[in-house]
Amino acid sequence: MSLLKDLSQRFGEAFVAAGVDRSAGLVVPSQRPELAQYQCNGALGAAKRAGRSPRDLAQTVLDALTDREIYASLDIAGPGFINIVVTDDYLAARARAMEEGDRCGLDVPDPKRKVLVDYGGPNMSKSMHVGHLRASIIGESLKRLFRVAGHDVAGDIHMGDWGMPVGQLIIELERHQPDLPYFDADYAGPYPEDSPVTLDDLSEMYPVVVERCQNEPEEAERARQATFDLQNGRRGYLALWRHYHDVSVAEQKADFEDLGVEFDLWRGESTVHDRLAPLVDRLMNDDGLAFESDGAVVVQVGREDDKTEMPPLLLTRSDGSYLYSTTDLATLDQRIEEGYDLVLYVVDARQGLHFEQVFRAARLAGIAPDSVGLEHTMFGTVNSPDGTPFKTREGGVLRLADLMKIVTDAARARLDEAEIAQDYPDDERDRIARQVGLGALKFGDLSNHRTSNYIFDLDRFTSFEGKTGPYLQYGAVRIKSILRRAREAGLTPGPIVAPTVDQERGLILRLLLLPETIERAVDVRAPNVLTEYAYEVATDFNRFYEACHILREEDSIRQASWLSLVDLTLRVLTLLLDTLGIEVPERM
RNA sequence: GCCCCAGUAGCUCAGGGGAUAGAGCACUGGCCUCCGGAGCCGGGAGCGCAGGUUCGAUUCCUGCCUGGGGCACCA
Repeated sequence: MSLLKDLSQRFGEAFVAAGVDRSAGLVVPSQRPELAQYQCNGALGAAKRAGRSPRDLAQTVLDALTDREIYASLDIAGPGFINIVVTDDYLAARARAMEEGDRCGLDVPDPKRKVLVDYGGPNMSKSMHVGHLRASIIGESLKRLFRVAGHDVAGDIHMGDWGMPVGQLIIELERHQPDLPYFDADYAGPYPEDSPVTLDDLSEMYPVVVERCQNEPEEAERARQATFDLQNGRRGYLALWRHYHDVSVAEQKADFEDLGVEFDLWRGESTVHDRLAPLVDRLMNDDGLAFESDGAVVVQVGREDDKTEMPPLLLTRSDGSYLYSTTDLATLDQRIEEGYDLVLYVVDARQGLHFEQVFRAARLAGIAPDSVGLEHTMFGTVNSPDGTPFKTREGGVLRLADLMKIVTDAARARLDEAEIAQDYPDDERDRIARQVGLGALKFGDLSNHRTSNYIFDLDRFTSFEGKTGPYLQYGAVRIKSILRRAREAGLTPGPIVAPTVDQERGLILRLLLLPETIERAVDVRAPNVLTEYAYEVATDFNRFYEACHILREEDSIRQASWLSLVDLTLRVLTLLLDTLGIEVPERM
C-alpha cells in the first residue's frame, strides 16, 4: 500500500471514530510544502454534516489517531486543514519498502482489466507525417501506462485499409497504367508477384485522386464502384490491394520501429471484412435495429434527450459497399468476443461524432454490454503558429522521417559540443543522438495535455535544456555515472536510513508519490501527468545531487543509503521514461 | 443554427473543490580546488466576461464573447 493510502486509511479510521464518513480521511500532498508534507482537508467538508466547527472536528480526529509515533507533527491550520509531517524514520521505512519491491511500490490494480488500445491508425498508402506523431506516441504511451499499472493490454494499429481510399488508389493507378492485368475483369491468369507501386508512388497518387474525387462527381463515382468491387471480391482489385497493403505495412513497420512504437496487433479494417455482411444482416433481420433509408442501411442512434438531432450511423452506402462505421462496429464485435473489457480509441478529436455514433450503435445492438468501457481517447491537432494545421514552409506536410532527422541532427550537434563526449565512438554517438532527439520530441509532445491543440514549435523539439526529455535523460545518466564509479571504488548500496538533509527528504517524498501518479495518469488517460511528475523527480534529484556529494561522503552508512536512494531514483525515472517511450542512454 | 474541445505570465504550456495559481523559454544576477554545467540558487508579470452552487471555485453548473473542430453515403 502506498504512503498516501496508508495515511488516508489511518485518518479515515479516525474520522469514523469521530462519527464521520471514512472518505473524509483522504490525505493528499501539501499545497504548502513549507508548512507540511501532507494535508487532510476532510474536516472542512464534513463539519457541516456533523454539526460541528471544522477546527473542533479536526481536533477530535487528531485525538482519535492511533500509531502517533509515525508523525513528527500534526497541526490544525486556518479554517480546519490538518497539516501532517511524518518522521524521517517513517519516510526511510517507506523508501526501503519501495526499494525492496520489484514494482517500485505499485499496487496490483483491482479490477485488472483487459484493455485494447487502438492507435496509430494510418491509412495504408500514406507515408507518415507529423500529424501521425501524436496518435502514435500518445497511444504507445497509454498502452505502456496501462501495462505498467498492471493491466492486460494490447495495442492495435487498426490500419485504414478497406475503405474508399483503396478504391481511389485503384482508379488512380488505372489512370496511369490502364494496361495492368489488375484492371482487366476478364483476366484469369496469375497476377505479378511484384508490386506495381512503391509507397512513395501511393503517397503521391493519394492527394491527387482525393482532390479529383472532390471536384469531379464521376470520378468519385468510379472510386465508389471500385471500392464496392474490391469489397465484393473482384480478383484483380484484391491482388492489387494486397500489393498496396504489403508495401504500406513494410514501410510503416520500419517507421514505427524507428519511432519506438510497437504494436501487438497489426490489424486493419480489412481484417473484419468477412464479418461485415453477417453483421449488417443480423442488425437488419434479427434485431430490426438497422433499416433502409435512401437506399443506404442505417442505424438510428439518436435519443430523446439529445439536444440536437444525431445523424444515423451508416452501415452501407446505397450501392451496398461498406464504410468506416461498418468496419469499426465489426471490429468492436470481434474485440469483445476476444474478451476486452476496455477499448481506448486514441484518435483525433475531430472524429468525436463518429465514435459517439459507433458506441451508441454498439450498445443498442448488444455488441458491447455496459460492462465494457468504450472511450474515444481523443487528442488535439498540431497547429502552426497561426492556428491552422501544421504545414512546412514549402506548404507541404512535414514527413515524420524528416522531423526525426532534424531532431537527431540537433542532438548530434549538441553532443559534438560536449567535452565529455569527445572520445565516444561514432556508433555510440549516433545512438545517443537518436535517443536524445527522440526524447526531446516525445517529451515535448506528450507534456501537452492530450485534448488540447498545440502549436508546433521546432525549437521546442530541438532544445535540450530546461523542461525537456534530455533533462530527464541527463538526470538518469548522472545517476548511472555515480553508480558506475561507486562500483569501481568497491562501494555497495545499503539500507536507506532516515534523511537529514532537506534535498534528500524532498527526493524521498517525491519518489513515494509514484503510485498515485500512475493511478491518476491511468484515470485520466493522460501521459502529461507522467511528464510533469518525471520532471519533478529529476529536479529533486538534481537538487539532492548538488547538496549531497555521495562519493565523498565519509559516513559509510549514509553513503550506502544514498547509493540505494539514487538507485531507486534511477529505477523510478527509467520506469517513467520507458512508459513515455523514451530511452535512457548509458552516457550522453 | 446545433454539438464537441479550448481560452491561465511577453511566448509555449501545467494545474486533482482548498491556504500565497506553477514550470520552461525569453530577459537578468549569482554558483566550477568538489560525483558530468544538457546542472544548481535568485529576480517580474496572469486565471476571457457575467451569473450560480459551495464554508471555500482557475477547477463544478448556466449564459455570453473569442479561437479550433464537427454535423449520413469521406476516414
